[in-house]
Amino acid sequence: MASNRLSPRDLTDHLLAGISPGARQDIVAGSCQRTLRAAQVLFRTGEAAEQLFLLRKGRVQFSRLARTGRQIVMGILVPGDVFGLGTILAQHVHYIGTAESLESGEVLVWTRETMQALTGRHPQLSENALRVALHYVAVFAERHESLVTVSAEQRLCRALTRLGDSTGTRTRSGIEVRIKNEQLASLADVSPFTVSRLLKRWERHGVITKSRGIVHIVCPEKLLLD
Amino acid sequence: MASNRLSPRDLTDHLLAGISPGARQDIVAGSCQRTLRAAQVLFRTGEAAEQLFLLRKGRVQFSRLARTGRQIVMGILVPGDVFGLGTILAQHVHYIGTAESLESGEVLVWTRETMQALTGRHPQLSENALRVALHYVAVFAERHESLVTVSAEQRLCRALTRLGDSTGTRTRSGIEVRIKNEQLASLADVSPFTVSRLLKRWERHGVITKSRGIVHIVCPEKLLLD
DNA sequence: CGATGTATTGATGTGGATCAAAATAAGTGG
DNA sequence: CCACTTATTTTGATCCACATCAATACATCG
Repeated sequence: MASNRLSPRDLTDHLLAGISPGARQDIVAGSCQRTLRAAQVLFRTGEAAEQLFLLRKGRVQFSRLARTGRQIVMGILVPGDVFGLGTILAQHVHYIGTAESLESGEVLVWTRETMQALTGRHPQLSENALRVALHYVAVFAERHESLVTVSAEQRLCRALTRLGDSTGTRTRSGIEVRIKNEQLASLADVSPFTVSRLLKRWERHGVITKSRGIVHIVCPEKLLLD
Repeated sequence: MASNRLSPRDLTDHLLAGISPGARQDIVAGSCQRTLRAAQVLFRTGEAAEQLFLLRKGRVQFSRLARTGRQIVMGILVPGDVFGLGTILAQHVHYIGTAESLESGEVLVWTRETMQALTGRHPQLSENALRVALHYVAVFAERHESLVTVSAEQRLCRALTRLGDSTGTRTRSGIEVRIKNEQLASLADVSPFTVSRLLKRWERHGVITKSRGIVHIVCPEKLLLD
């Protein structure tokens, strides 16, 4: 919660946590590696969950299309993140969002079939998946709380800070976040117009600098005005 | 999604699904039964998750106190529902909400310790917990989508319908839901004033009738105007 | 019957969405 | 390198759904 991480997370933090090297090898052997091009769709909302993904390189946007046609970005996934958790369940479920790569990258993919076998041999996998799922629940709960209690400005601020934490890259003059206004808007549950105006204001105050598709957080501490 | 259920759900739907009678006995034997009075707090947001609950009778409100002091109701739990899932994890986590009984009832309780042992013997438990957790994720995602795409009226409508489904009781003249405006307001993410006004309007249209703490849904089909 | 929690009702205000239009940047291909 | 297209961002004007506030009414109960 406190400070910007910015250190590449250990890829085995999530799905493979607490699993012995041997078992880990067995599990990874059951996956196949896939290379991602930019803007490639891995799966869509409502499709049967047949593949589990572990992101290794690149970024993936997890979103959902509302019946109004409006796209809701639920999160930007980064290396180490796991998605498509429904795949692990014995009964068939459906993806609750659409996953698409924002840039070129790399994923490990497991099919439902393999996962069934693997969770049989390594029950720890289920538990790890549970941890991840509960984490998502917590994230949603907080986002929801933000939405109903704080102002648009504070929400944008939090969204940007979180992004800086997870997908930001350190530069000499702060943190660079590759994100466009529209995604930011959706993540903060704010209109793109408001995003533009607020970023402009922060820029005038010297907290950030902005160019198309990129936000430089110059002064992370000034951003957090909770 | 389609019709009102109103049938008491099998208590073994969730946590104990797909588990053999023998194993089931072993698991239940590890729990202790606890009777609930009304307005009893089972745990609070932020406390260490040390107990897993399975609700057998009564209703439990799962909520969260925003820093603004405002209470956010995340859901009304009904018999069969499981909560405190973090208890199952090996590493310590914290409850993300506060659980308190709305009326007298009954729960089965497992301690962290017992759960560790039980999930070792019955890995199916982890998977079931995962299913429940993913369900919660889906519920949140939908609620969030509602919040950012549809009107207050539609949100209230959905919230009430959902409640009718889960906690409603069938009467000669429709479905009775024991809920007060303020809870309804929080569940639908709407102000209590708006709730009052909308319910009044629906009452004039003959869709519901209302008395203190109770909403009678007279005409469920008229409610759904998606 | 006070007393306390719950619900109603009307009046007022406003945060931020929406709309329309233009400006800017980034391709793309000749 | 320029003309042309397309995506992104900006800016100002307008608007409205809903919250908020204030006051009152209604239930329920000890």
